[in-house]
Amino acid sequence: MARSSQTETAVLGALSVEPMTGYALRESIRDVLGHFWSESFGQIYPALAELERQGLVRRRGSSRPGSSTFAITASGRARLRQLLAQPIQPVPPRNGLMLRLFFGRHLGPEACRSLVLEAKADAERRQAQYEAIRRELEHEENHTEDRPFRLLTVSAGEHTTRAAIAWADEAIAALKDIDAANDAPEQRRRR
Amino acid sequence: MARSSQTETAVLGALSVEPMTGYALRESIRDVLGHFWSESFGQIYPALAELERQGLVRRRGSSRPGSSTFAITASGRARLRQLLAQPIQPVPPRNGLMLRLFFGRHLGPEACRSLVLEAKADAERRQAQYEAIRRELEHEENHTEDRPFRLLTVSAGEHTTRAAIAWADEAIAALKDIDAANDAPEQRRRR
DNA sequence: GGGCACATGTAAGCTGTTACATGATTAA
DNA sequence: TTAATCATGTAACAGCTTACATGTGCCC
Repeated sequence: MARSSQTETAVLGALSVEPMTGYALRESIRDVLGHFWSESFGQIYPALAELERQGLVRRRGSSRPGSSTFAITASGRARLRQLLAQPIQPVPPRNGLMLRLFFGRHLGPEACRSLVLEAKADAERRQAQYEAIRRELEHEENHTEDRPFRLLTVSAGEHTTRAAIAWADEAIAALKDIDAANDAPEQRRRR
Repeated sequence: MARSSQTETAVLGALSVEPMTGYALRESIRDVLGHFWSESFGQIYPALAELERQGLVRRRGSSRPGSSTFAITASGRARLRQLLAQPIQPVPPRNGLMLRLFFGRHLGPEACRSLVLEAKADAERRQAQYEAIRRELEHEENHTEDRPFRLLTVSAGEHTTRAAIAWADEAIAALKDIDAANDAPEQRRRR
């Protein structure tokens, strides 16, 4: 039951929107869920096969490549609801940027600054993407039932990136102070 | 070189502050780095053994349990600097909350609301922890060289949790609207 | 007819977690 | 003397990534 079928959840969820091929599925997971979820493609086809075996999805059309799509079945929808209702599995944090900053003394303020600037640029890029998704969602006619829920996730992304940008600015200022504190004695000596 | 020695980074980093036993090391990683980094304990001892073999850490005292501590060596420090300078390995996102909200239509606004409330409570708990760490850091006399860098990571945590709380409030309001939109037609019919 | 995007899979291998095994020391 | 905590490991396994293998259909 708790068989970590997180891949199943993502696959069933994507198919709950519309039937598609395995190939389209992996693109959908990459492009649509990509901001907060990822599946390695080596998992998708096996998961799909297992779901088919359990009758949770059905292959439409011949099994010849290029002509078959996978559709979720009624029991698949039931299973999806069941999976979504299960407790969230916490992901152990692994924030490489924070690890480097925490031991930043060994790295030096300059290198830390670069890392923070990179992170800021990253956040700004994502911010632009969220805005684009929001615009798209707000003008789209399809999936109006899903829209408000999707907007929740976009909004979460926007809040997160805004916070990242604000933090980055603060961090850059702080790193300048560290630099100044290090330089000050030397400069005094030099003059 | 790129051998995913992220565990080594964390271990060397922790030992760069002060020598300690493997047991203390794992507690330190859990309690101090825990907010943004995690290591499974099954990795720490093998990593420690490998680092010892490479001369990057040295075992002080007898090898009898309870009396030996591990200390970082000069070449260990050099290795740490090298590891910290390596490019950050991006973690594939796996945000269970967002996955559930994205497909929230199948879950219903009520269940989504619970999830968001849980997330908010979580963020508030972490917020309190960050405040405590900040106070501790600002009053501590030790590790003054590390302090400004550690404060950067605390600040990142604070920004992130503040954003999470703000988003949660917004999301709860949005979910109320969804509920209202669903109820309205029924209520009209009933009256 | 050559290249590209579509399409479906498999297998090796690495990473990381969990559970287990063992024993010393200390506090109640 | 029993339980808890400190301390050090190992081994099995689950999960995931990567690279590979294979083939189709379409467009230039």
